[in-house]
Amino acid sequence: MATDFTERTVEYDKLLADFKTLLKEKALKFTNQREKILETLYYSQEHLTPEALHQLIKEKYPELNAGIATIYRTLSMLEDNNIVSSLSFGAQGKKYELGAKDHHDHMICTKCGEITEFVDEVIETQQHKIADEHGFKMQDHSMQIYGICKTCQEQQ
Amino acid sequence: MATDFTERTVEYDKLLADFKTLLKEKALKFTNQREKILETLYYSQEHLTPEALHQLIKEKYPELNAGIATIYRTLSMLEDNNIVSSLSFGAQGKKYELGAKDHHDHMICTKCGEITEFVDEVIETQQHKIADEHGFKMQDHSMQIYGICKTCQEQQ
DNA sequence: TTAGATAATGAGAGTGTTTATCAAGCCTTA
DNA sequence: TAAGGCTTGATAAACACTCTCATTATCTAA
Ligand SMILES: [Mn+2]
Ligand SMILES: [Mn+2]
Ligand SMILES: [Zn+2]
Ligand SMILES: [Zn+2]
Repeated sequence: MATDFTERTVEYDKLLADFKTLLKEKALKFTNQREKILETLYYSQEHLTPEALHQLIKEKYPELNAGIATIYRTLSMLEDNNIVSSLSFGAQGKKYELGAKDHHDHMICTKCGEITEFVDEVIETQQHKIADEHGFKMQDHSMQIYGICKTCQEQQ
Repeated sequence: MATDFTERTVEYDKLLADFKTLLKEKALKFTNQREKILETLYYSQEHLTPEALHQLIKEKYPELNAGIATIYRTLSMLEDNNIVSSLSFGAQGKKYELGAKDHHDHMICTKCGEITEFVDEVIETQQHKIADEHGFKMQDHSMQIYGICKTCQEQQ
């Protein structure tokens, strides 16, 4: 039976292979910077701001000397190709995450900032219904629930 | 029977009176700038960026010479006191609207930027249910549906 | 393997938005 | 009316990106 680490590696290898294929299809180049950005997004498994992602990469690969502009450029490119998705929370700035996983919405703790992901079929269905009723051609949606997480409630 | 204008005026007078009471309670001062900001938010009945609100006020009350910093400060204060609420769309900044009206969510046309408001009981109920299931104490939520509005579909 | 074409990069300037600072002015209350 | 302290506008500064451009890296075809 495979360990978590092995599974992750296999999954990442597939992600990377697909990424290379995509780049080739679009006549884009496979660079060290692009590889490390994808890898860091994958292994951090978090919702990262471009700035946070830049920090992580500078720490792990200082010799890469990656510039912040490249982080922004690559995140935009990845988003255009549906490899990552971005969230804009109440405060300023966007956070990015690998979109390889299925669509989901977010619950955000206003005390500790913890983000919980969830999917709810009732809501997904209802959203389409609402759009239809308004003659609106739905492309996407975004839903956030704000509140206090279990841990923070217990601490108070 | 009262006209729309009369009704609006009465409603606005109540809003203003409540605002004055709030300021007094918090030992804050009732200034010309604060009055005009509230008034403009009320009568414009739109989702305004701080910049757009500033423009409207400069046009209608040039002698007030209101500074953009005051617009930002006042909007924050109004939001802290639940008099206005803000929406943050993916791309450009935040937009503010009077929160005096009942809670609602938004449908945004990605072509023309038109914002349609809606309320859906199924979704409202389901959100509470989801929060409960995660032991999460829900305080607020925000939901946006992105797509193409009826008008923009017909034009294409 | 090499070399040429060209995509990608980092540095840093530039942009638009929001916040902080501070001296001067305005509100409130006594 | 006078004092005090909250507010204000101007402006600098912080922030979150985006653009420009010279240099570098990658790809590919010979
Ligand atoms: Mn997520
Ligand atoms: Mn609204
Ligand atoms: Zn929490
Ligand atoms: Zn439209």
